[in-house]
Amino acid sequence: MKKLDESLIAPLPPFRKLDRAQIREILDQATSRRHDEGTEIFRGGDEADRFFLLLDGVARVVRVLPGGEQVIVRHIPPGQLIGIAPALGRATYPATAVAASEALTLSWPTRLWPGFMSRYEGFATETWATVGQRLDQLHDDMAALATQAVEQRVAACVLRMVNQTGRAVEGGIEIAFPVTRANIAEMTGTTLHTVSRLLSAWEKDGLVESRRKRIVVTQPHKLVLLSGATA
Amino acid sequence: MKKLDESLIAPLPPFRKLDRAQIREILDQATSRRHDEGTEIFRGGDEADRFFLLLDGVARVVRVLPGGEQVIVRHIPPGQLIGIAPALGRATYPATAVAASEALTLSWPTRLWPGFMSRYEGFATETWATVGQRLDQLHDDMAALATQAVEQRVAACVLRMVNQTGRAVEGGIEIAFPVTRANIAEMTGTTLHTVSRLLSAWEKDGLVESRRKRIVVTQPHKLVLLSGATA
DNA sequence: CTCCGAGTTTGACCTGGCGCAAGGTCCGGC
DNA sequence: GCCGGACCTTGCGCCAGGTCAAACTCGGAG
Repeated sequence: MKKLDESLIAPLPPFRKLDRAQIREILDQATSRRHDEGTEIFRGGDEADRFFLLLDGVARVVRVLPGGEQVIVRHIPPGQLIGIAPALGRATYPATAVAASEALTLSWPTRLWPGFMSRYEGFATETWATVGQRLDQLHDDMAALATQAVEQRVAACVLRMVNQTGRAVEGGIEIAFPVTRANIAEMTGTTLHTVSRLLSAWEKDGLVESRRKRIVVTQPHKLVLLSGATA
Repeated sequence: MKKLDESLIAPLPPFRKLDRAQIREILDQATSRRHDEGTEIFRGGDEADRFFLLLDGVARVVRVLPGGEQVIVRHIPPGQLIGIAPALGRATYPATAVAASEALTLSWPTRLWPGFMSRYEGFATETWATVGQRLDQLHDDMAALATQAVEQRVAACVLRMVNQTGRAVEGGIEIAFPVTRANIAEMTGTTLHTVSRLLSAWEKDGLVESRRKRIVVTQPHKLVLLSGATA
């Protein structure tokens, strides 16, 4: 493994307050790994023996229900920790993480976690802030699932992906990783058929453009209206 | 305020590992308060200046959506901490907590939180474990909302309340706090009409008995089957 | 005891969006 | 360049469950 550059992680929230020596120390204990699109980073139910930092790419967190149905719980943008099950007192990963695009991770053995929490200033705080945000978003998602119509949920879902990972592209903003209709269906609790129909309708109205696995939002503002945000 | 009894909180998870002196210290800083059924313990959006321990009763955590719709996020059984927003790095409560039955709380000013985390062994760990469980349950709820039919969701919801707070009563197990059809609807993302129809049907089949605001489950096993748990 | 409002029940109707089915299109591999 | 699989689109029928409307019942206040 070649030497990792400190600048990779120094500016990220969990490590923001650390000095060079500490960063170096952390990096020296890390294992880096590349994940091809679609491969598992870790699998729900497995022993949670490592925790990860997503350096590049997007991770998709998936729950597989007893019935075999899949639900996409969330997407993780680069720079965040994932697989922090040990922090929450559990021995196994509660969900599976899949690389939604080619991804790069650092990871450390779980036994180092307590040390990170206590040794590194700001690490704990930032981590809990992240968990808090996730809780918050989960609540929003639940509320949306419970009360909003399918079209609003899909619109909100697309907008969220754009906000988290969108990049400017000629004619609009593109979601920076491959997304299929089926994926959106698994996020919004609907079927790929319905998602396809909605996207077609939106495309006809000039709100989005989409080729296979790619979505470009051309009229974000109009989508926001559709998503049911209160004026 | 009369002197609080140490035995009230000594056995609870967050304080389990503390000695009498520490318990005493914690109690001396606490404010105790009674909440009538239906009154707010704290309100979402307010400055999170205190955190609470629910000593007795059940708290209902509610999100009010911009549209005015309500969603009941979860119920908190006695013995748990609530309003721990400060721990997650937020300045305001993200949701409202209402006493679902007459309730008794202890509370402390937010500024004491960091001290609790660092001074008291096991407090941090137990807290994170609790947060982990809530995350986990939220994921399950989302998955259920996204994939299960209404009847299964309502069955699962009733069962969960029974498991968390049920008490034996002649002829079955009763949910230990008042629940209306509308409440169940707000938990399961449906309407009070549909919930009413379901409960009527179940009552006809002898699975439950319900009078106004009270539900007694007489055949838990059959309800479990309805809830779609995999055999 | 009576009144009143919150909670519940039930019926009739209507529709969003799911299931099914059949094709179309793009892309990567050989 | 061709083939095959993965992904996307679209039409049609149907029904779970939402909406609207109306009446009933319980239990507490006075």
